[in-house]
This record gives sequence, structure tokens and C-alpha cells, in this order.
Amino acid sequence: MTVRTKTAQLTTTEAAVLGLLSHGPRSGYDLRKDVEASVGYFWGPAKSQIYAVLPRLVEDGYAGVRKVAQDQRPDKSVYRLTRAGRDALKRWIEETPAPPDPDRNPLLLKVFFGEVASQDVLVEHIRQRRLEAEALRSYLEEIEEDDLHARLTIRWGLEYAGAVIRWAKRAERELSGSRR
Amino acid sequence: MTVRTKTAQLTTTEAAVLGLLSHGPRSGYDLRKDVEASVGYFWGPAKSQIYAVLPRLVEDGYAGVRKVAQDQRPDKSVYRLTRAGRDALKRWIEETPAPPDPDRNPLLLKVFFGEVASQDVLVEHIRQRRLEAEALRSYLEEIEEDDLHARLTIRWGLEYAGAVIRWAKRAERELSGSRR
DNA sequence: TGAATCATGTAAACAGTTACATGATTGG
DNA sequence: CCAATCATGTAACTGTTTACATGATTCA
Repeated sequence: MTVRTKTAQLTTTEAAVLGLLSHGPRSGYDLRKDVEASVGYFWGPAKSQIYAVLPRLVEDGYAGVRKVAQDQRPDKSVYRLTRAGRDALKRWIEETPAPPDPDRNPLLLKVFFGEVASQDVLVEHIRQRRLEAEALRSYLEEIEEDDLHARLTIRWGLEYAGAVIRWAKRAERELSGSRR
Repeated sequence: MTVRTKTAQLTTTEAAVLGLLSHGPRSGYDLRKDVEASVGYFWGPAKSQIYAVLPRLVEDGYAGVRKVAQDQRPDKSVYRLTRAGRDALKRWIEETPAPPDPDRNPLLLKVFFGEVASQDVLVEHIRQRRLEAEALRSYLEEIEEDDLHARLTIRWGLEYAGAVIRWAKRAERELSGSRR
């Protein structure tokens, strides 16, 4: 049998799920909603990942499950964080090195090798990225958050969006001015 | 036998390698050096990936190989971009949608769930990220680049580094002021 | 009637990483 | 003599995604 030691490192998705559970017990379905509403813009696992991760967390003693029968709704499994789970999350935050960033940026790759392509199409890609950033900015600007940690992530989102917008505007201008 | 259609989408690493080959014929070893000196800070595949990708590109007709015997040095395989390869790269740049960004940021996850951990350790993580960004900025500031596309990626790096530094400074200050 | 929501998963594939392996040559 | 550079790979693994599957209920 496979005995997994408690000190084995969490995957990022496992840590994210434990983190969400630290806000209270939830089902897999609830977690998916939560992700969208909170960490969604910097962490978005596939739903199948969430369902894959949950039983593993239970096996490792990081979470407990309780089956909840519902009438009028399908039954659900509600997971809650255990003390060991909270410790594991703490360890992950404190000890797991965060990989250096900026990492893997396909758009930049397109720009860097952009001379072989149509400049108009390239500009359109950049414009699209800018529109996304503008939408993110408006979305984040409207959030009133009183938790310090959540506020910091929002502020990062705003800082990031601002950087994208400034960069994109200039890039759009300069690439439009170049012959194609 | 497995017949791969020419129109199958490139992986990002394949596109990156084709892009590098568009600057002239190179061996796998050369490509690794190139990555470090150019796209390295936003695209860094493992070396084994490069060697895995190259024969695949040849199979698909996107690159040609030539074995070069060297005395005083191990032999090497020099790859060059074919016309089909250039077309594939162009198609990738123009047609493959670039995944929205910011995507997958483990440090932000740490910050968001940071209240369960030691604030000092958290601040240290952020400080570390800031130091990386400051190093990146100094590195990029020194580059004199006359190619427009390359210059745009450098400018993004500077914009990004600036955003990280501003954000981190404030986060460090605010988290240090909070009780742990 | 039919789309959206609630609710949970399986199977297969995939891109990419880590660790390992080999061996010659050059320069301090 | 030893570390670094040149040069190329294989094997095993892993985290994650995509596509598929099921079925009840609510609301327009």
C-alpha cells in the first residue's frame, strides 16, 4: 500500500483548496463558486481538479468529509479543514518557495517573434490583452474589501492591470506606426 | 503509423523554438544559450524539453537537421527553419489565442491565505519577490536593443518589475504594521 | 419545453519538469 | 588536477486540462 508521509509537500491546487476551506466548510461545488469570486483571477483550477484533490486531502488527514443529504437538491459532500490541514497550509505558505515570476508569457513570445507575422494581427492580440486588463481593473476597483490580505491581492491586480494597460497602449502605437 | 497533420497546433515550446530558429540555424545547445540571453525571463523550458521538441519539428517538416562533425568538440546537430516552419510559427502567432494573464500566481495565493501563517515569513517572501524584480529591472535597464519587437518585451519587463516593486514595498509596510 | 443551476466525478491525454547518464575538451 | 564548457539525450513522473458522463431541479 502507498503510505504517504504527512510532510510531503502540497501541490499548489491542494494549498489553494485548503486555503478556501480555511474560510469555512464547503462542498466541491461551493469551492468552484468561491474560486471565481475570490482567487479566480490568479488561480483557476479545472473543476475536475478540485474533485480530484478533495479525497486526497481527506486521506492525508487535512480535511474531513460529511455527506449531507438534501431533498430538492442532489446530496453533497461537505469538507472542512482539520487542524493538520491548517498546519499543512501554514507550512506551505511559509516553506514552499514561490517560483519566480514573470514566468511563461505566451503573449510576450508572440511579440518577441512578431516580425514574422502580420503586425495588424499582433496589435489586435495586444489590444485584446489591454481590454482584458481594463475589465479586470474596473472589476477590482469596485470591490470594497476590509480584510488586509485580500486587499493586498486586489491591489496587486490593480497594479498589474495598470502596467498592462500602459505597456499595451504604447506597444499598439509603436507597432501601428511600423510598416507591415 | 501515426500521421500528424500539418495543421495540428504547436505547443508553446515548439513555437518558441521555431521562433529562435527564425534568427538563424542553431543546435539544441545553442538554443539553450539563446533562451537565457533573450526570452529567458518570460519563457524558460527545461533543456530536455528542447531536445525533445527538435526531432518532432523535423518530423513535421518545420525544421531541417544537418549533422556537423567537429574535431576538438562533440559533433552537433544543427537545425534550421523550413518555409513550412516559418508558416507554422506565423500561424501560431496569429491564430493561437494567448491565455489570459495574470494566471497562476502562487505568491498571491500565499498572500491571500496569509493570515494563517507568520506575517514575518510572509513579508520575507514578498521582499524576496521585490529583490528579484529589482534585479530584473537593473538587468533590463542596461540592454540597448534596436529591434522593435525585442524592445517591446524589454519594456514590458520594466513595466512589470515596476509594478512588483511598488506593490511589494507597500505590502511589506502594511504587513509589518499588522500584529502577528 | 428547454436552458440554467446544482452536484460529482472518470478517462485519457498532455506539456513539461527532475533526475540521471555519458564523455570529450579547455582553462585555471 | 579539477571545474567548467560543449553536446545530447532518456526515464520516470507529475500536475493539470479536456472531454465525457449522469441526473435531478428550478425558472423563464
